[in-house]
Amino acid sequence: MDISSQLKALADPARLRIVEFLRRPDAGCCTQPDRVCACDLETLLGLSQPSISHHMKILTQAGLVSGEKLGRWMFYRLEPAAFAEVVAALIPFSTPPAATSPVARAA
Amino acid sequence: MDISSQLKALADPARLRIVEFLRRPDAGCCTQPDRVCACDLETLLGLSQPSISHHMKILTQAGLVSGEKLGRWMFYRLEPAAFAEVVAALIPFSTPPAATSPVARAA
DNA sequence: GAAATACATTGACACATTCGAATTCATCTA
DNA sequence: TAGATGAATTCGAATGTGTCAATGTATTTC
Repeated sequence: MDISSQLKALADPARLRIVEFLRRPDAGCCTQPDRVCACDLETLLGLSQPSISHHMKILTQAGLVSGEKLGRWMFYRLEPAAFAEVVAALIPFSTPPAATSPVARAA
Repeated sequence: MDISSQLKALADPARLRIVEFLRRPDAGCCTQPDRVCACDLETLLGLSQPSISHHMKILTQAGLVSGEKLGRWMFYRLEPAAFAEVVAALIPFSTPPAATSPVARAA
């Protein structure tokens, strides 16, 4: 999964709200502590059902979320490993540029 | 600076290449170890000068990059603190969901 | 001051993205 | 099997984004 797709998936405000809800699900008609029902996302975001489905597809294709169909319901949960990938890719940018010691410069 | 703008700024492949170059500048006509000249980005990406300028504006507005004008030249450098913000925002998603101990559930 | 240089801005275009209405698909229940 | 329900897909409209050509602006140099 390339970083660009993952960042793009997270760059949309609606999808950001979705993953935040997935991390800490509030009340919901059929949401459980470890997984979230698609129907609850609909009321949460005030978006149409097709829009939710679309966003969930993008998040799933990016590997950031996984879906599991239980009967008629679709349950989603976060994939922490994928987020860890993104974090790992960005961490090198979050520290000052190696201080460039004289020894390092000579190398 | 909101996370969404920062993620959006990083979601574009061209801008991702730019920040990668800014972190580890290869050779360049006037690039220095701690700062990168805009002209070098042009040849690096094979994009037009206006496109480079456009991308640098987006990265700068997101706070991820800062620019400094020296004479006719524009030098850019990374802003590690801004990347640290993004990393900090994503880290909570990168760890399993709190294991939900009985004590935590009761709270 | 005039020409040259490096970057920013504007305008135009193609392409991608977001969104909802309508429809289709899959599953459960009576 | 028929009807109901939840989600996925399709499609079109509106909007956003990336790109370049042309132009503008600031700075240096002659």
